[in-house]
Amino acid sequence: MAQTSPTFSPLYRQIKSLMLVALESGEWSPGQAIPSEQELAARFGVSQGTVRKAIDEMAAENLLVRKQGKGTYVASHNDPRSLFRFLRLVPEGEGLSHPVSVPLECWRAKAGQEAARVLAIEPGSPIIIVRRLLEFSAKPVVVDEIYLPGEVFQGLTLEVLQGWKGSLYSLFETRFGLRMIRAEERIRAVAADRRTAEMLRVKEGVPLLSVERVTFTYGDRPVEWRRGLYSTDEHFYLNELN
Amino acid sequence: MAQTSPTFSPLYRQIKSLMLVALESGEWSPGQAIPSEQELAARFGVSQGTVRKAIDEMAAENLLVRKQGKGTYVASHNDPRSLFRFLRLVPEGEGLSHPVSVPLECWRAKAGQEAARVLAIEPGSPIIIVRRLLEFSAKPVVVDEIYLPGEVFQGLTLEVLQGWKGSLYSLFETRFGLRMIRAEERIRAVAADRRTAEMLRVKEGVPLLSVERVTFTYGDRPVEWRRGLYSTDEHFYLNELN
DNA sequence: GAGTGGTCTAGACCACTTT
DNA sequence: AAGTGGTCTAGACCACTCC
Repeated sequence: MAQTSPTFSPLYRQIKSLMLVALESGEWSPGQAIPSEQELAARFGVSQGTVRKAIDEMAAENLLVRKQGKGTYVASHNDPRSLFRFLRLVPEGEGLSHPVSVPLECWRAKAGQEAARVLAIEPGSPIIIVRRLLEFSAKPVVVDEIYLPGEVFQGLTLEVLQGWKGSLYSLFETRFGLRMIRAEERIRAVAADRRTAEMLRVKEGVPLLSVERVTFTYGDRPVEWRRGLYSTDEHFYLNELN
Repeated sequence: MAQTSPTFSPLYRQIKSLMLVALESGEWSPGQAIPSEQELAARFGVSQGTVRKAIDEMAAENLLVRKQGKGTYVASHNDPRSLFRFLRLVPEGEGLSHPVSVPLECWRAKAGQEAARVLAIEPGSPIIIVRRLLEFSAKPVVVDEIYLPGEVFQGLTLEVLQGWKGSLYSLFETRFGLRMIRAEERIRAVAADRRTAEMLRVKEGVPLLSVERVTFTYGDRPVEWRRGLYSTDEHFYLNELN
């Protein structure tokens, strides 16, 4: 008897929830330092160790970044270290050239059945579609088609995209206040169609990686759906299994 | 002044090292429980909290598995939960059929330049090559060619492979005492050659995923090199980015 | 009830950064 | 010197499993 309460949640997880609220609400914003562990302990009325455990988990999820002697910071896609967190494409040689995004098109449309399902919005809702190229050392390697909910990305135009120096996610974060937390990728092999082949400067029918990605922000809310076609003659997709 | 010692290593990491030795030496073997935190604390002369932190890290690395109320166990590939830890292939539908390994060939050879480099052995050393099929619901989906250092896998034959019900890694662990810890996969898109096409029952030239994997055991020692060709018409490679 | 891992606290001290 | 995160300890109590 004396059954366990099925809703038991340790204190540090409740603290974590409160801290997540502070993140989602924008009280703490990307790149900024959050209050010190001592301050948080006082604010929440718990010991420092309990705050610490909450931060530990959030750091493990790449939401926060600890810096000894300085403080704890909200992770940001502006940080160059997080550039390759979502892009797993690596050049064959040892060269570590970093990719350049070349926006090609950006237009409005209405969500079809599939886009609506993936983005968890109503069919027919406004969406924005972006087509762009990713180049490594001036060589086109990826063609991306990106579907975004229009609701969230109001004011996104080709000019905005072209004017931005940096990664897409860093633009989304800075300009639209949307932080990408995690993503799922579904990878298949497909043959290059004519138009894609031209853009990637390969022959039609050449095998390409098809990488379909759904990206989530706080609360596991999907906010991006993209499909990339990767040319893998001079690059490969690197995955670490732990 | 009073510079920091550049070799500073916290106590819990030293404990972790000692525990890694116990794992590598086979003192604690896969599937078995390790001593309780109290016992370990006494054995190493530290507090329980310090042992705990060491175990925390090892659990995060999938070396140990905690079970509240029971104890802490050495992770094992015999555990069904770790089956999909390295195999990221998922059927298109929601069906969660589990794959069946069909060994086709197994022969001895001498390591060429590339195999030697990848496996960190001398060129010309004995290696074992295995070819096998992976089937989902009786449908062939993957052809694998697997290179193993002969030194370690003495006694591995086609009969042994065929007689084993379970995953390859579970065989390696049980029969050869080799636990696979982590792996790196390099993924490309390629066209099916004639023989592969026949085995996968697809047309020659169809795009396939080429998944090249190097697998490591304790101490980051490479002990397997394999190349898989994946048919992605009814399955896809799923990757979670965090 | 006994044993295990899991949580929480309070305090001391160390390592690192900044002023 | 002051402030931050990082380590280590000792003890109390909780949740879970097994006998």
